[in-house]
Amino acid sequence: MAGSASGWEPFYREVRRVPRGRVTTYGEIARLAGRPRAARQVGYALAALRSNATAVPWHRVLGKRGAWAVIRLTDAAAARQRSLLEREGVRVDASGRVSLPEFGWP
DNA sequence: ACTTTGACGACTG
DNA sequence: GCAGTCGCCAAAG
Repeated sequence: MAGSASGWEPFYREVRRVPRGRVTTYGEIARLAGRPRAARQVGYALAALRSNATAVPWHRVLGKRGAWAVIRLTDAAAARQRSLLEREGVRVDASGRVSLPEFGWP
């Protein structure tokens, strides 16, 4: 589905704006990109990044639950995300959740 | 050109 | 707190 993501650039731009040590949500990215209700498209846009080697800090984009959405979190992947975030100074809960009010961006 | 498919969010009951 | 529904938009087949 998401081969060449030329139409997602606005979303990527917003994700790149997220400063180190901060996290944001799909909804925020969508809102900032001018699509308040297109959170789904944000997730899809980020999914396309896996195929393209685009430099976007997707690990800073979390779901509203403060975790990496509802996808099938493999233990290895979850640990990797947690490690990346903690390395940036973001506290991760034991359940793998982040305090959005505390580390959320903006 | 049409249908299906997704890293989701907000709202309702 | 949980389950169901709608909205969103681009790419793949």
